[in-house]
Amino acid sequence: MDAIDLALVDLLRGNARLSYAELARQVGLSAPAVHERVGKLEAGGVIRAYRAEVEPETIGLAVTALISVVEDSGADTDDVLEAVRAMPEIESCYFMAGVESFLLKARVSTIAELEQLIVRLNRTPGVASTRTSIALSTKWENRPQPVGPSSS
Amino acid sequence: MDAIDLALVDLLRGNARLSYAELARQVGLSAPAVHERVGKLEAGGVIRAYRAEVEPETIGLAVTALISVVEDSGADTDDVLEAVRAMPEIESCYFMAGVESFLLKARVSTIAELEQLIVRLNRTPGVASTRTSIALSTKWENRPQPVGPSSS
DNA sequence: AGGGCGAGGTCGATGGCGTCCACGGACTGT
DNA sequence: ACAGTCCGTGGACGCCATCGACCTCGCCCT
Repeated sequence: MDAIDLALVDLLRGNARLSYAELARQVGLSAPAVHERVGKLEAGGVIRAYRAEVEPETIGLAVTALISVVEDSGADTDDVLEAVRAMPEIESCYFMAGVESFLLKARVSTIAELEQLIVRLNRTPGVASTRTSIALSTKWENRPQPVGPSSS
Repeated sequence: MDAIDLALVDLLRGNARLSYAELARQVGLSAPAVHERVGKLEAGGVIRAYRAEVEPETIGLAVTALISVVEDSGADTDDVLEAVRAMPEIESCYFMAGVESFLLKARVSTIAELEQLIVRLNRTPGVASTRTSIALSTKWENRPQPVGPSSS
């Protein structure tokens, strides 16, 4: 994990579809060298996936909500996690410090679907209560912060 | 935006580095046809970007925090947004319903940096108060939910 | 009803890219 | 000093991206 690896990661966080040849030009190596480095970054768990970032409204996911979950005392956290993981609407799940064990980010089509989701969550064994906040708009999301030695 | 476009979006949300040839095979069109469709999806703002998803710890971003921001009464929301946008540590920014106008997701290297970030936020004109919760772990993030007509 | 038109597809060609392989130089430990 | 290892380069070859020409279908206008 040297400076070149960091540069590659930065480039790919900015545009995951850059060709190996282009990456090679940017970091000053040959294409096969870059290919091998990126392969190792993937295998080593540094690069987890490549994803297209989509405007959610355009695919019918107009409602974004953030839901805090308080667990029952004595609930099995893993079981709750498992149940939450089975709900595809939950795009992100953070295990938090504080009374509210989880914070979930959910995306659904309509408020009615959000209501159903909340009901399902509250029915989940181990869940004591939930608190939902609706996002009126997403200003930005997953903006990659540069990580290299300033720029290069 | 028909069923094939949705399928392409789904495929690219799952793996942004699929070749046009592979996409073409999956949706049953020719490569040039897919190329044109994806180009239109990008131009039309459906596909916003392609990003490599990186394990944050491996690039030195070990601390994840969620910060709620309450605005001053009479603050200019756009100015506050502008100031927040200038802080690269803020990866996501949602404009929320409720007293806390914004919810920010921040990633920093150390707790000390988080402290500095919070101080900077509280000093920002228009910001009345902030409330920070630290994520102990990220269970998952930005999991794409399938959007097609069930599966296909 | 018939003809023109536009959107969106296939096919074929070509240049660049991905990817495999053999080779070479620097650094390490003995 | 020497051998082994790591990491790179360069060349080769097949696949892919991408352009242009053409085709087909549905729609609209007359």
